[in-house]
Amino acid sequence: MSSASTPPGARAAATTRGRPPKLDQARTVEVALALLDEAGLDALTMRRLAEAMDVRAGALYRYFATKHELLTAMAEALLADCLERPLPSPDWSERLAELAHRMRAALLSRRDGARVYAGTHSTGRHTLGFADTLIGVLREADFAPDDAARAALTLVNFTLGHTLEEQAALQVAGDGPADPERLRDAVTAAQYPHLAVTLPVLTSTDFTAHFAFGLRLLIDGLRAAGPGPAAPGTGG
Amino acid sequence: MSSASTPPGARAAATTRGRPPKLDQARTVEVALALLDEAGLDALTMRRLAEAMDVRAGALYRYFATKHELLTAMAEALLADCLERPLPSPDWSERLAELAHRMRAALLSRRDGARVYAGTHSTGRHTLGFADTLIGVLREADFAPDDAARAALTLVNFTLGHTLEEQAALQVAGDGPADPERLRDAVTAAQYPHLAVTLPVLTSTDFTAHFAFGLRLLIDGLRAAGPGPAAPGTGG
DNA sequence: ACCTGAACACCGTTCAAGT
DNA sequence: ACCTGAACACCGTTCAAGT
Repeated sequence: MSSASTPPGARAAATTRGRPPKLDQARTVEVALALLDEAGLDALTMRRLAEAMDVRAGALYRYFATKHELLTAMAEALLADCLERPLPSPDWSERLAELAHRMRAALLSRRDGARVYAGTHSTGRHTLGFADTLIGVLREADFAPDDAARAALTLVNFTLGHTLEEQAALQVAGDGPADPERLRDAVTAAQYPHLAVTLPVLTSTDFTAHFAFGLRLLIDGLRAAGPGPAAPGTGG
Repeated sequence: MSSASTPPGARAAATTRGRPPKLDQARTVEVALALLDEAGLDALTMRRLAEAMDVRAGALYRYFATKHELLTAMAEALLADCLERPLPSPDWSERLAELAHRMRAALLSRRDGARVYAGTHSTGRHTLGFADTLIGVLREADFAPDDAARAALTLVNFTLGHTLEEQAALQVAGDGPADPERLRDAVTAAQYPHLAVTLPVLTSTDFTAHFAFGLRLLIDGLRAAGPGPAAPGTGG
């Protein structure tokens, strides 16, 4: 049940004396994720979270030493469902794609999920289990350990970068002109011939297609490299 | 000289009467980037920046409507040098790799540069010029417009995701145990066979090699797809 | 036109004191 | 053991008033 690193006040009372605590780590993370969904990361403050849990802000610090530690536990919780179902296909490239899609879905499942994840470095079981599975798929496909690890990092970094942009584009819309509109204006104002031609794709909101394209590129590149001994350096 | 969108107070005084302003957009961005390098993004506050410019915080709001607008101008400035030198090779894959390396170098050039860039969406000339050039390289290699645009997005998102992680790993080191150490402990404590085997690569600080690997994957994937009409959907 | 002074409505975090 | 109350040292942003 425990999240990221060893929780400071998580050891249960030796004897269950006194009234039960109003707070605990798991419930705090749950409420924090709900508040994240409602209000967004910028509005997720320790005070607002405390209010949502009917407690004063200071009380949260018995369970999380810093706000960053809470965010790390939230990031860890985001990946909770990634390995629930078994991977459907025996083909390594389909397994890889499936894992990447699940990670994207996990980050998308909450507002600003990608930003939360990008800002933290959990070493919890969901995060490490996901990475282990990813590398395992590649190793079982006979990729050399170094290549498997680097390919996994690439996949995760691409997924993170993509989802960060996807979620950033998804919202806004409240105040100023939305992103695509500003891009359209800027492109027509100055001379960007290639942006002008590709504007429909660049402003498309079919992020699933964008993601699938990039993912295919990576997997095709991996297929081209092919399983076997470690790839040579950048030399030749 | 102007950055991102139309600057509010940027129109020069009709007649140069009165003492010259202590502030202007360009110099503010310069000082902000210097402060970023010294103190990091979390310590880059409007008050601290104002202090560095010998002015009260409120004065900054004549040049930037919000802190986010200042950060956008900073992100735009980060990419300033990406297109200064001409691309050395006529080969499209080498041109692409060169551009990606330049973007990474630009983000790395300042502390938390990737975080600044990830948090904003500039439509300034450096950002758009870079994207236009990227897509141009692919179009000139006879990739279909849609593929060229999507490949460019993939390249940028991977570079952003990678550099975000690289810069996050680079620092810390001040307070708690560094990232690699926590990872090592977590991996040995629980059962992550594939992480255990690849720990040396995963904790390696040769981020240039990691980046080159991912970049090669993308470019090889692009070569496999090959120039020509737009690639088919995810169908088969 | 450009900046100051001062305020408004917040933050994350700490810690004695209560129960 | 767990939480409150109250404070500390800050934030971004606004705006009348000065020059």
